[in-house]
Amino acid sequence: MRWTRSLITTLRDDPQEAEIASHKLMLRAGMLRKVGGGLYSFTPLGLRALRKVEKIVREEMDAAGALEILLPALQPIELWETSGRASQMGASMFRLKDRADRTMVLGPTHEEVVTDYMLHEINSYRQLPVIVYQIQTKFRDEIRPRFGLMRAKEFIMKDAYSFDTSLDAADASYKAMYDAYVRIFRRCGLEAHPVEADTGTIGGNHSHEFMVLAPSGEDGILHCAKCGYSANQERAERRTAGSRYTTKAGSPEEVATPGAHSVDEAAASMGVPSTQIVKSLVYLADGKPVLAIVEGNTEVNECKLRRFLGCSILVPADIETAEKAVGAPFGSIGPVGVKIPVYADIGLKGARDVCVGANKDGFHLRHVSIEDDIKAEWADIATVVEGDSCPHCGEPLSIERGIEVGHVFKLGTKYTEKFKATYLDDKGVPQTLVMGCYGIGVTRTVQAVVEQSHDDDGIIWPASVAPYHVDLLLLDPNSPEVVKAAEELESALEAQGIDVLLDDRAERPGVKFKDADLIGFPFRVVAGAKALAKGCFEVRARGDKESALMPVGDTAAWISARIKEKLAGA
RNA sequence: CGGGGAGUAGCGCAGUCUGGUAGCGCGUUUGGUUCGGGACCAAAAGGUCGCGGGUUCGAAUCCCACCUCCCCGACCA
Repeated sequence: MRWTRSLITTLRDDPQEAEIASHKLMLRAGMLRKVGGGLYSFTPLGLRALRKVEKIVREEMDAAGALEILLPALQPIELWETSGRASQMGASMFRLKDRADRTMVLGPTHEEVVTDYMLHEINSYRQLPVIVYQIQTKFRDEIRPRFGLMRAKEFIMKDAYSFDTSLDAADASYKAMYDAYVRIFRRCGLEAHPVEADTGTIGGNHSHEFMVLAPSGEDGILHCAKCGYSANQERAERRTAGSRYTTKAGSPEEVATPGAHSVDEAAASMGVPSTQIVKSLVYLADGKPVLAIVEGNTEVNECKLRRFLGCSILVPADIETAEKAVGAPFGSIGPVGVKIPVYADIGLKGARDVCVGANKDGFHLRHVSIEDDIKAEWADIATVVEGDSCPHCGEPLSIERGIEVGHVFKLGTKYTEKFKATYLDDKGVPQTLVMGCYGIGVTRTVQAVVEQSHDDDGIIWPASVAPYHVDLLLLDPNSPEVVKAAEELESALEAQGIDVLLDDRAERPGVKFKDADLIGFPFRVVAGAKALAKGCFEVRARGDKESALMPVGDTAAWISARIKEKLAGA
């Protein structure tokens, strides 16, 4: 491909809209163009990288025995009513009406459609297990699209679904997908770490996310250097010795704390550390009020609380609802004597001398014992932070930021029960299918590669996802000898399956060098009259400081060997 | 949805306070000189100043409403 025919336009300045490196670089390198908030066009250059990631995903899915299918993005709402997710996905699902006034949905994911498909397709245990996958556009009406492809309203996802006869059998499918994911991300040149994760609105009982470590990542990941425990902050657990206020100091007594509503205000007003204050928060679990209590210096983790309660929607109660549920003014709510269920974080275990809201404006209670004075159920519901103890080995946990590029779920029978998707076992008895689902954000993966692999000059593509492997830079586009030698090299490389971009622009060398670094070709070959007079090209790998002179006749073989090494070794 | 910021040429920005019909750099086109890390000279194309009202002799600029984009947040009491 010739540069002058390729529609590649690079930008010298960072577009004002972009915040993080990968987003800036993809715009500057001319891979993406913005259409609107969370909506992007792929240019020919950008699409080449996207297609390469897709190709790797396809190869590994096929190798793992999954079958490629294609499901409609436009779906009838009825399927979502069957699963019960029509309300649960709520505002994040695009809805529209067709001409007959039927409500349709632009699929944010495809559990419903694929379960409906399998319900009709699978009759016998002899057909199982089966894994299907597709690479397709998903639509989500994100609260706030962000960072280019990282969180977009329309994006490309690989989604796979497994169907098995039993939970044990489903474990094998899960492992096959998990292992395929490890290979996919490695081949994309990504360092992606599997971590234990929350299942969110997808549901199920067990899941791992594949996280690319990057400071711009939207998720916190707790990691134990000693035993290897890794988990998303949404789900991470901790080991705790319980409260440090274990000595009973008397019976609960009211203390006037005028104007003190927050934990810090209450602590200051009563002259105690914030850890001795108990924070009380009212939530609505599927509409039912509950009270969650944690130590004053920790946060309630809504994902963990939701999972503990087994409810599908958990939201903080608004002021009015909270006051009505507890019968106390907002800002003084506490767990003593309330009529709604109370869930106490395990960090409060053994607490016999703590302070809580008195359910009376301007007052707190001190000398409260959780076990003696409150009817509460113990639960692990606090957000784990850096320095907390590993739940397995007790070592301090570290925290890093991560980009979620993949997520694998054990779903069990959550969807197949709702859809009555059954098969006949070897005794002719109907059984419910056991399901798993597995997603990779393909467009997000492309950007994650850039986020993880760049320098001040531009992108550093791994050979496996580079839009072109080689930038063949014509230093003297007007010299017939130089052009001829370059064209011969291009043909020789292309015959080896190497993607070459011939920079035939009438630009000064500096411009071409800068663009080569910005776009980030793994290799750059300079074809110029001076070197050619010595029978050589100049060859340089992206990131190397110096170029090497290489005899014209050896160049194609050397480069294609290097690239094939990288592709095989990745 | 709440808070903050911003919409002026393809990209980055000035001009807005103090109204007088639009400018700079990069990029693009043409010609010339250059030619190893984003050259120089000359000429040129390109903008209903986000949209709609209003005030005014006159609005990018003042007033009112709206739209869009970016950032922070998600009722942690």
